[in-house]
Amino acid sequence: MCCMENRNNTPTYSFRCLSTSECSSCLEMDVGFEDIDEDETDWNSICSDFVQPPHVVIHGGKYCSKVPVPPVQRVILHFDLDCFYAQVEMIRNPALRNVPLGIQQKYIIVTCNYVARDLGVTKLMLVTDAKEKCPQLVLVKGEDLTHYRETSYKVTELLMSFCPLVERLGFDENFMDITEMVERRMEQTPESAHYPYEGHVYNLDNAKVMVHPRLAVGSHIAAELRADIHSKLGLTGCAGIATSKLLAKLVAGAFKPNQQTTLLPESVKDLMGSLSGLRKIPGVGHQTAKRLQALGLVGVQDLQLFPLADLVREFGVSTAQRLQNLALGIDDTPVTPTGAPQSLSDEDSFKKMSSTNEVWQKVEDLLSSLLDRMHKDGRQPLTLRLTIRRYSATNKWFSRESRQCPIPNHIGQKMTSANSDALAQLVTMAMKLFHKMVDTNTAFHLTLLNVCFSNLQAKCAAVSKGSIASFFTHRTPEKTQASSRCQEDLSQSVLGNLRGQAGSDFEGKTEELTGQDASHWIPDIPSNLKIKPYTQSTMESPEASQQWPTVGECCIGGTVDDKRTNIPGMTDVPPLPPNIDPEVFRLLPEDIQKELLSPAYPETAHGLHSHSTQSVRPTESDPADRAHQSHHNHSEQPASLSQPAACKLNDSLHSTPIDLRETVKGFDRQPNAPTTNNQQEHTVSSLQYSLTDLLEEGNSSTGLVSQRQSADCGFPGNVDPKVFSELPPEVQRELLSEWRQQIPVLKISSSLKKQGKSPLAREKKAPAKSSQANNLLKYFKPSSG
DNA sequence: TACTGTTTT
DNA sequence: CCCCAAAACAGTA
Repeated sequence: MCCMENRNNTPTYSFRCLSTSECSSCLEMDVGFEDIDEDETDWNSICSDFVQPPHVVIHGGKYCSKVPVPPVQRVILHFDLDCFYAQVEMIRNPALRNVPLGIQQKYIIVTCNYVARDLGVTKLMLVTDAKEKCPQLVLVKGEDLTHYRETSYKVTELLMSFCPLVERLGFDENFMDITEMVERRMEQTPESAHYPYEGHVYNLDNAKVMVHPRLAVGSHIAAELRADIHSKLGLTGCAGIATSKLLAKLVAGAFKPNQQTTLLPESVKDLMGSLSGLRKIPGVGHQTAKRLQALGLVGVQDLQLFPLADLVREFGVSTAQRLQNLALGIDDTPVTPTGAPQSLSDEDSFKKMSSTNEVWQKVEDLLSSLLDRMHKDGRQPLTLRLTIRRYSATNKWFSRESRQCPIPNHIGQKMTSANSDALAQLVTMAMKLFHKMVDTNTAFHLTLLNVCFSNLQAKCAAVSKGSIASFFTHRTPEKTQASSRCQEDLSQSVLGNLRGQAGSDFEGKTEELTGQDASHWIPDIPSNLKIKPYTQSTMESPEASQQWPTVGECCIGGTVDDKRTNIPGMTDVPPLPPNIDPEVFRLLPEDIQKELLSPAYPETAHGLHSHSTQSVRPTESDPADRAHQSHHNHSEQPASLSQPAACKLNDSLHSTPIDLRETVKGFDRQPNAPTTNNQQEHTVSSLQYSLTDLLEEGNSSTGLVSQRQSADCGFPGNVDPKVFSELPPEVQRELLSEWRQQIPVLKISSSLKKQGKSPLAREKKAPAKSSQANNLLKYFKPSSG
């Protein structure tokens, strides 16, 4: 059923078939394409797996790989802010806009504005060189990342207010899966399907003007988002619209600055071919490029056509396949919501540090500032890590070394509470780590110190005694007094702490009013809204939640027939996370109960949110494309899984995360969209699954995540969009911020699922479990000694 | 499993 | 290769 006999007996080209596992016989098969007219060929007659034209042909000497162009199944955006640090500085000081501006860190220009670029300044240029090239260059020190970090998160937040599927890549880039946004818009405004593309279309000349309504709509959404970022934050940037992260990122840079480009599937080959070298492929860094070069590979095409077996010899199966897929423009990795940072670190580099005293001082400085940030974050780090970089005459091998240790609970407690001697104790710990690495009896020469808090845990109830209530009442005073430190609060808001972020600090201070309004509103609203899991169905049509109750809500509600609705009274029967014994829960004081259910506890939210990702859209606006969304459902699966799965979760309130994960997987497999058995499905399947997946474990459900995740854009299902829209903008934002808080957990669950392919991956879940258990322990033993 | 190092952006 | 922060891996004992 896969590759058919070769009808043309002119085996001149090599045909690389990325197909399903049954297709092992034709992984490298010679097919004569010589006399075939690219445009006229009926590919069906050659290989039934490669049905729908158009196809992309990758030529390389006498070899030619023919890869089918899949229909658009996801719409992915990539946002890349223009010379980010420079923009931030220009906003802070508009006078800088008209001069060549460079942002300096140590002796390096890390970035510069476009005025400077026109004068020959480039990124990562030595200050001396830059000054020489451009004497008028104005320099601003950029070693303090506070403003950049804050602004960066504002952008992410803004994007997230449209759709939670936002993944950060560094400070100035964001991916976004807007598939559902596109779907919704096309349903609500069918005429949008006929809109032309907004902004540039990559290689429009060569493209056989295929119309891809989803991408076109995506390009409009991208334009709106960029406009919003500009009007609300004053920032400009580029956007790429494509069907994967890889392609979106690559195409985003086609027109700079402050423009956007859409990539049509037909042009993937052109885009990949346009890359000047392997280094240009995201994911191929310096080291990888060097190893590839050692194999004689320098151009993208080299990698595309390199025998996989040889590549495997160098990189191992999984990396080899991934690299080659990247070169081919294939990338099925999902947009994984980033959420709050998993670690906070601070570092400083210097020419030379060789005395213990200096080290002690520097460590204290770093820890002090870190402690500050940690305090605003609100979570509590469980481990401390110290990293050094030693100078080496034989240079080059700059590699860093690090030691880490657990942070005793009693110290950790002090950290979040007001100041104390936590700093001193942490410095002591850090110095202990230091001595594990450096023998201070001998001369040493360090060039960098880094301190890092990781293993961040949500604070336990004891700290915010008033819990939710005080949480909200506290924020008003903080906010009003915050005009000076408002900016520093951003990381906080990223955590969903609902603080000091709403309006941009750049412009107006119209916040006082709205801020006060918000303080009145918020205490009432969230208790109704926050508790319940959300699905996107309600957002699209309120009735839908009745019509299509998701498996997730049944489970969380505790009762299967709990048709969660918008009934306000339902708050009285809040859904319990699966790891909490309802009996015990009932015995808790009410405020503790509330707290447990609040998004302030990611662990708790986990249960809520991970289910929401399972929400499913029953409608199929475009059967052709939809088929691909469901193609993964082919994996082994009980006929009617939904009910057993729901029961399983319900029954196992003490279930381990593994149980949860498995159950969730089951949800994923629920056949929401009819499983069509056509060949197109196989085609896409061949692209979605890497060869590795197929060989290593034919039936893995890898890939489900990416599809399902994208199925969850929108508001909590219990939120009436109308009501929501009538709330003050600030409140809207805060609520969104709050909902978003559940995302980090979503990330965990998704990454776990993603790793489901590797047996080792399961282990990774264990920590989640234990930490979860720990957290809960705190609730039951508030003192926690 | 926890820790350490590597690679990338 | 230098800058900083953060994540994701890979390897290891």
